[in-house]
Amino acid sequence: MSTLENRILQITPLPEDVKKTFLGKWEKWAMPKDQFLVKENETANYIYYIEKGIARIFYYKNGKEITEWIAMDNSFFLSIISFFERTPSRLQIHTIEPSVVYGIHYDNLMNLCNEEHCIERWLRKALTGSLILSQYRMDSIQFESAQQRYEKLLENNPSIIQRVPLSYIASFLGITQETLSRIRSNL
Amino acid sequence: MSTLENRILQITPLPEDVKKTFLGKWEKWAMPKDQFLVKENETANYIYYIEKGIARIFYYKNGKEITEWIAMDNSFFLSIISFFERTPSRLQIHTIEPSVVYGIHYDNLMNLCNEEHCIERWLRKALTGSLILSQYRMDSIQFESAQQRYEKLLENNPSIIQRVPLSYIASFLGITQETLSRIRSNL
DNA sequence: ATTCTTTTTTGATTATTATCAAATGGAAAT
DNA sequence: ATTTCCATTTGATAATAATCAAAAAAGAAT
Repeated sequence: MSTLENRILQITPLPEDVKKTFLGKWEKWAMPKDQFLVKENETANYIYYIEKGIARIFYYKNGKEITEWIAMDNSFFLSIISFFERTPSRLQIHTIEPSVVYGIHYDNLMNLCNEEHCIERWLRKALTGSLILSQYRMDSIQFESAQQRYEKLLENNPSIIQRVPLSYIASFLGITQETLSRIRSNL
Repeated sequence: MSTLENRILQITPLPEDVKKTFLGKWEKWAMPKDQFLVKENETANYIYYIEKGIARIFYYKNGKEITEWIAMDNSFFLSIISFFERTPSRLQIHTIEPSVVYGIHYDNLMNLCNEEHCIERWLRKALTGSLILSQYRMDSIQFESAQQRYEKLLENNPSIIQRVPLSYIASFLGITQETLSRIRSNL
């Protein structure tokens, strides 16, 4: 069983035939480093799954680049607002390592959602999970110090420091790279 | 057409018969001020809709009360994690004005989701909307100053200062009440 | 190996907000 | 009207992290 299939079924089980149809809609790409999956002002057409490698989601805020998310290790990611609202994406997504990425197109997903109740349910459950994650992250940003957030990140994802530049990690944590550097030297 | 019906159909249209069944599952309560809808450590069983009045969602973090959300003006609210994961709620919800509140029970909603594809779709779309809101709020907390956040709140919801105590608003904005008081005097 | 470029660290200063403490103001109760 | 209670404001100080500038370290290219 592929890791994608595994992760999909973790969200909710699907009957054999629907599972096959659903899996068949996921396209697979091997991508070099620094390739863009979503560019600014283009409508995001895919929900992605990263099997190997790292993708970074970022955007510009007052002329500065903000890393919104770092996707690695068999996880889903997308430009949420653009994908669901069908509007030009403020977020950009690019690989920062050679990566193996799967994606399902908006039209295919929506068609399946209409045809198969259980795919609609799958998407509903996936969104519920995202929303819960989002709640936890909000709490963390609002009430934990930069140091606490860094320590938690290391706990949950130790390999990230070896594989992702400091500046991206700092931005993802919502601090400057200077502050992150100081946190590291104090530890 | 009731305001609840209106808000429900704004999320996605529903066929007449399903709409009737769905609306029939929403219970209606007239509540005095300071009544609890969700208590700490109890599993949250309802998604709520507030037609009139104000409900406040809060929790304890390091012994301090944090206001997570203030619901007013025909909006939905719930203790997301507890409701969907069926776990004891860290969040508490209480009215801070006499209020008219509707609620749909978890079991009823899930049964309808299973029976009616379009209710599953409705919930999926509602969750998508929440997730998008959550993204905007995260950005605001992370990158806007306390003053900017307060000004935005006033713009979007001018009546909130008259109706909600300063301490709740401050906490909702992620600042202390002293800071909010100073922001107000500087304006 | 040496140069060039990028990333990370260190230093000094400033801005923002929290914390602790006390004073003021306003509403309700007697 | 006076007391009591709670909410809000003001003041002084401390903590956290940002900003600006420069140095050091690490990688890549020749």
